Amino acid sequence: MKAYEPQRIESKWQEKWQSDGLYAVSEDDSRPKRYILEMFPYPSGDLHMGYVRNYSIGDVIARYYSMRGFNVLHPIGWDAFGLPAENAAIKNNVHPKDWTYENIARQQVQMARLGLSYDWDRTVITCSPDYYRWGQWLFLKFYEKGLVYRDESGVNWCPSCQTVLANEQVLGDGECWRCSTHVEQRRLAQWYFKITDYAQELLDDLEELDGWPDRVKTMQKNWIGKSHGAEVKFTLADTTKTITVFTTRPDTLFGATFFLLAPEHPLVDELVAGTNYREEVERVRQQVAGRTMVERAAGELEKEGAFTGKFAVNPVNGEKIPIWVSDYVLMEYGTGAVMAVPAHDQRDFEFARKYNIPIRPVIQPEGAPLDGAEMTEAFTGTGDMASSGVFDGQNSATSIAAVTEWLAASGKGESAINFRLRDWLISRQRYWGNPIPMIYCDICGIVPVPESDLPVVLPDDVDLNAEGGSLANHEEFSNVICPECGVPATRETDTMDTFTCSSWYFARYCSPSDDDLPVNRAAGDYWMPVDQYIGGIEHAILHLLYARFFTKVMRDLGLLECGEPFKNLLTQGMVKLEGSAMSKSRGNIVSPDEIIAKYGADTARLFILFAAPPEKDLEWSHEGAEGIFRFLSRVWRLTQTIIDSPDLGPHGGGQEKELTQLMHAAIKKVTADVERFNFNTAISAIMELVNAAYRYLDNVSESERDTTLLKQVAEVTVTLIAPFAPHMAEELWADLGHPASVHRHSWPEYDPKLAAVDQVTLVMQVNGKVRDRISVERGLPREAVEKLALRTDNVKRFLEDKEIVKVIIVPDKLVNIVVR
RNA sequence: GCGGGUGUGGCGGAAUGGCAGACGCGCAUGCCUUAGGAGCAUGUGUCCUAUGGACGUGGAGGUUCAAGUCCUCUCACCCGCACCA
Repeated sequence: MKAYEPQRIESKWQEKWQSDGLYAVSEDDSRPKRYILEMFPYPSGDLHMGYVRNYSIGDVIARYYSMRGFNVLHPIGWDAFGLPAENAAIKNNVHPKDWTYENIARQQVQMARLGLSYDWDRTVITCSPDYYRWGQWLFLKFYEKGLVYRDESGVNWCPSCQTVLANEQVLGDGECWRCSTHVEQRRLAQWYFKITDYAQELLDDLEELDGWPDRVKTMQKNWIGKSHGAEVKFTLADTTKTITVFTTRPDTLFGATFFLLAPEHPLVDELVAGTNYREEVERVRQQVAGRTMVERAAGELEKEGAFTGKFAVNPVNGEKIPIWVSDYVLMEYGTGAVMAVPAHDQRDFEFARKYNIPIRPVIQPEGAPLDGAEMTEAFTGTGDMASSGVFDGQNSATSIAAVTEWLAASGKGESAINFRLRDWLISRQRYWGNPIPMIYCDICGIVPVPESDLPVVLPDDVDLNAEGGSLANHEEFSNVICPECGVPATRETDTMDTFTCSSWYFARYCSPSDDDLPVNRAAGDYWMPVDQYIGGIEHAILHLLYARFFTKVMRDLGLLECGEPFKNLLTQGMVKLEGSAMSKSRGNIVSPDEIIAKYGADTARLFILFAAPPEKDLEWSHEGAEGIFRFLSRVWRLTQTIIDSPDLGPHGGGQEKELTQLMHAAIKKVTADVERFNFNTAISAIMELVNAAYRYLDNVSESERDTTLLKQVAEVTVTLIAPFAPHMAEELWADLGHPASVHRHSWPEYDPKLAAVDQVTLVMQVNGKVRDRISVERGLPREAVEKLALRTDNVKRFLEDKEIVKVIIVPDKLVNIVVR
């Protein structure tokens, strides 16, 4: 018998697929399309098991839909700009470009070795000028649309990465998403994308993403953070100046006993200038500025505040309330000013207690009324309004709307909405990125690089360690002539956040070498949106939110029809070893190369798909991989045995009938499981079919075998396993006498009649407890079933001296006799 | 604090409200073999007075003829956000 030699057959088929162009696709209106996409890798070294999992999942889906007759686009590329390349380059004294392209070459070889069905003609590499040129072009279009602006404000600065970060890139504990260094605050002039213009749409359209996990949608929803409320205009006492606040609780307006400004609020200096209060306010400001994000995140911070000596006038009752400065008011949210209602807001409550400010309840719960002097915490529940003038007695169910209407009618405020989402800071003070195509001219100001001058090419000959930045020190790059007035000017030397590169690459795959536009309209409209996107949960907010934003802007620019890039999203779990994520520093790495060398790619793929459902974390097991290799060897031997047997034709009988039934049932189960991405159970169904075939060989002597059926079983097994173990399937398919690729063959169909069993096991229960099981013909009528049950010995024993109350019959499944 | 998720044998994991533990790993016994890190067969939740029975899906209640699955409460762990007015 021909031996199973995975390494030999795998490289053979990989070469053949490539030379036959098996996975090259083009637009074809005669077939339905499927765009299957895995998040592209960062070329930071060898592919690790996490990538193998990601790509194995995508490959099964792509190959399955291809066998189902779909026109499948399944591309890959590299997210090639970014800090790791630059850091590695500095460390190893090589150029980031060389380092990047070497890694890409290595990863490409590894991908080929895994037998992934990519259309290699569509490869996109983001650090290539053909690609980043269109990133710059999009930047200019965004700018024309008013979606790009430059602003000086407080930004997150990572001292280790020596660059600013977007809000999304600062983790919950105030650490840099990339290097975990504590992020500092700085004031810098930076470029922003106005993602907040799309906040509402980004929120609303989550509703239509039925194919996304709720978890991811919830995370995005919370990140966008929409709040309904009102803006209320307070006046600065003894002036005509107004200060607007945002509140979600206008119904508590009458309970405002003080007023707060953020320490950075521009009005603060003006209020305390030349007064005795200035010193104390400054002290609080200093103290607050010294706090790190970590301290702020650590939870209960003692609230610090200082009185400004000035008062604000509450528009609803003309009351003068003191204006304080405190760190718990954020300049970035709302208006940076807050009306404080200590009776009904826990933070205000704590502050008021600390600084002895009166607490006045204006919402009274049913039963015991609140007394401000005795309250121990804020009351945030519902009740009737009190001490609130004309609103007294109004129930809180209607009071918010009533007060808001009244504010609007009297010109003292209006209903308002606030988002937590901030604009996207895209400037990075690093070399290895896409240059921002802007020029600073002393005469004309900020001038965009003319489209005809694109791309702004990132120069190769830079000093990576240059003080103040590699590009800023590159005179040829930074010194330019103003395209408008012709005088010497300076180029922007910051580069764009790498997330800009990954925000539209999926569109580029549709027409990867288009010279006129980022994406050819017809190709984009044919392939987009991505039907199935697969990647790690860590991108739930960052990449997936940015990509949605870009897609919407591209749609509004007329570049694409669709407004959502990813119709369905699968977030795969991590690959772990000994309970923790594989990492070099922990030393618990299983290298894909090692596994491929030992068992072949088919085993690596199959194991990773079998060991856990795709969304769950997966524990790597050497024994488990070994077991999968054994299973593949069993498939191999089974098929070769069948191939080697003399042809005896059909041979009907009970065993044949059973094997036929199991074969059709297996097709049914594998199909359903692949459709819903239950690859682990799909594989176990194939195992069951293989086990059944072996059982048949065991039970039936060689001369009695139905070789027609056996060949059919072998072919079905091979086609079912083809998406999972493509090389073995291809080799066995050829051995079974088929000249064309199994991946071009159609997915097997099952006959529902044949998939159903004739004999079913009826479970006999008494009071819900199983007492016996008997095998009967399918479709036995109720009366017969009941009679049968009552006659069964094991059932009878439990009926003695009992009264039968009721008999429940689930056809072909069970009988439950209820007795008393 | 808010939001989301998970909890089933020694392990990974299966179960449209209808036989809990499919499939695989591991382990045990046996067969075959010069040999086995090969192959094959059988067994493998716990307990008991064992051809039978009781118990069993983090815990406590409930609904139901029937609950891993539905409801209420609760515990543990994981993830996201977090002084967002």
